[in-house]
Amino acid sequence: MTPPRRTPEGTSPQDATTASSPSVPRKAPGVKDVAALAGVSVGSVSNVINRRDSVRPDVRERVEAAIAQLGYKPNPTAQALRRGTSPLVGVAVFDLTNPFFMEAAAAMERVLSREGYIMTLSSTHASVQEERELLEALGRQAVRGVLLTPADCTHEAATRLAAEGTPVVLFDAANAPEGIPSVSIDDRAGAALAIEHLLALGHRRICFLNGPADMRQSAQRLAGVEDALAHWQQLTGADNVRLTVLNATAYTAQAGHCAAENSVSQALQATDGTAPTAIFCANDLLAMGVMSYLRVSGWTIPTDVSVIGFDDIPLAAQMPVPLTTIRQPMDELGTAAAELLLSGTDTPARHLTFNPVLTIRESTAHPTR
Amino acid sequence: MTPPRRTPEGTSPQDATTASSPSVPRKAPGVKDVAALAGVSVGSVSNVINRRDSVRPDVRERVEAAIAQLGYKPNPTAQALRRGTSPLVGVAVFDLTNPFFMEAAAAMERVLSREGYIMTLSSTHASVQEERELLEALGRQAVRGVLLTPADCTHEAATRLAAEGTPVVLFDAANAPEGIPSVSIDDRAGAALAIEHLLALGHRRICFLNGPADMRQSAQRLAGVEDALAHWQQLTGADNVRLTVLNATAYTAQAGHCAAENSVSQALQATDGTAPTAIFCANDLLAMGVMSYLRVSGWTIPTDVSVIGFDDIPLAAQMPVPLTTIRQPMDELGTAAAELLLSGTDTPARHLTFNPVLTIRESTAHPTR
DNA sequence: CTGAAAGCGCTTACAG
DNA sequence: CTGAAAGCGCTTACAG
Repeated sequence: MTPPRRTPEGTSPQDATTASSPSVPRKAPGVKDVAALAGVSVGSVSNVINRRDSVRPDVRERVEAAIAQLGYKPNPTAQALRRGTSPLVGVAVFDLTNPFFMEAAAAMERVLSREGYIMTLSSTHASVQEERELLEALGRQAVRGVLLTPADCTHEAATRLAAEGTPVVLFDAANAPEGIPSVSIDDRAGAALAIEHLLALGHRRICFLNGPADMRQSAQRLAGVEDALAHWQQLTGADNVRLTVLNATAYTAQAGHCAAENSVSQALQATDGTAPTAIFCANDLLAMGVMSYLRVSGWTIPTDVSVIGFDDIPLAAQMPVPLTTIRQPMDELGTAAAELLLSGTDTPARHLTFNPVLTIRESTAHPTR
Repeated sequence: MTPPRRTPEGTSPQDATTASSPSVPRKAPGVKDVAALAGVSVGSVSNVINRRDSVRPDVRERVEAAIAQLGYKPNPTAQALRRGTSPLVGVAVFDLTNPFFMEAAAAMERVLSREGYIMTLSSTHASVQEERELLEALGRQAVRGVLLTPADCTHEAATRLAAEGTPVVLFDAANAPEGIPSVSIDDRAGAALAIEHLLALGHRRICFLNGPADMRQSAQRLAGVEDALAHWQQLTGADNVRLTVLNATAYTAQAGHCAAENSVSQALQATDGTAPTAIFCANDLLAMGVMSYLRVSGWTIPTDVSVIGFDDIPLAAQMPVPLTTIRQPMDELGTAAAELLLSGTDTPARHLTFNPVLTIRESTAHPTR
């Protein structure tokens, strides 16, 4: 053997000086260094790291001492290459800026980092194109798993990724394919809850400000709204509820503000007796934007008009008019998703559904008109 | 050569059947497959990928055709191991749940993904311990770089990481060490701006609800408050301004609400003529919590008391009482930080400082008491 | 310009 | 139980 430890090409100027010139970043110790120090082979070092029990106690002790002395940490990249899987878990949400996702992401990170994984958080901007690209990139990274809020209803890319062996769990996706585990709340039931609350308060002219029509969440919440209405009519035998459905362009406060300005306010000002007395917004952010516009336009909440949201983001309770809303347990959702992912693929795919709960605060009241 | 392509251990049941049983996940093609198809060596394949110009045009074409036909994508893990750097960029913030950080993170992701990097977003919970652990983990991942909101004022772990060769840029850190590039706004000037605004409106009894006293942001904003006061006294020659400084336990709406309940409201109710007529909150979230409590307690904003925040998160404009605040250009901050990171370490470390700007909305007015 | 070979740092059957 | 060796998929001097 010649001086073999360096790559032939990697001889930087500093390397020419004494092995450990103090200002030069010391090369991190590797298995070989540990093996040398402990007087064993690299295989044994690896064994104490990966299969502790299959190694004689005294060897283990020597190796562990060497590891401690050198401050040795395995190189995760090399482990990933060899094992075919890395300590990364990819999390892909629609929008990094939406508190709903971030609450869930924070919960996910809690369980992932507790188990030694690193969370890779990215946004798909609810685009199926970006989702596909991201999923492919994550697949190539050999991530330990992927937690995805799917934009693509066909679940094509996700299914492929799963078929290639990467555990995937769908988050906030109701119609998950059989083979892929999922965690979500019952959006439909949640929306029904909101309408029932409004109905119970006495509202008969209701505006539903939904999100973009092509999103699954929107479709389901609309279905829930219609469920509640149908049920009500069946119960009362009367066809006395008027529903106005509007769509915002995104699930953001800004979009809510715009929608309020452009369409909600017109509905509210109808003089033919159809003006809504309550607005159900498909998420809290939308509700905030709406309330903001309403206030500027001189409406008082809930006196002039009731507003109810969806999600119960932390800010909902902190609004000047604390928002009545449908609570999604974001924390539990995130935790469950992460745990499901790590719990392994051995069991058949499970689909967890959480129940939304009506949280009454001050933005809803009996109608005065 | 014997049948050499498989790892000796990796012979799963399916592999025993015909090479490409349809239900089995096809092994992704590698350089060797491309080389074989193109009739060249793997070295040449690698060359067309990494040093396009050093390869004869006709060879390049054949290789590119093979790559396209096979849908070949380089394995980033192997590249990372060999090159010593991965396509990952680590971003570490205090709190995934704070819109300020997430706005910036969204901007960072925009530039990073445009350049082909993957963002790894994690939270340090503003703990120096967690920060150190995270930085070490990222270092071991051989990430392309790290964008950090530092909790540790000594910048010890960050400095070490940088010394080991990982590019680091500090984000929202004013007192960055010489050697590490940083991006931040002038917190001190921003806080002064807020106080000047209040003073100009005629307020003479001001409450400053700061964040946790041990955070750098808090210290600087307090300094800015004092600057403005000193300057005012110098200008007017009068010592007629009364400042009350309070600390919230965190930079959250919740903490703001608690602070309002526990201390701010007491100050407000002082009957000895010291009751503040305006409150400067060290961030918008705090301001939201405060406003929420104030409203419940019967105060009207801005008539009874003015409130001004800091950050200008998107929701600030969407509050029922749109919040006057000091705007940080989160987008630009994030973009600049990411670009600084990728622009390379060749230039001397740069420290970019952005100017905060006073954004007047409706939560501040002349005092009425 | 191209091919063959070494090596990144690890893990894992396999033979002793 | 341990050591030596092969190999994960790529990149890069180096010799032709």
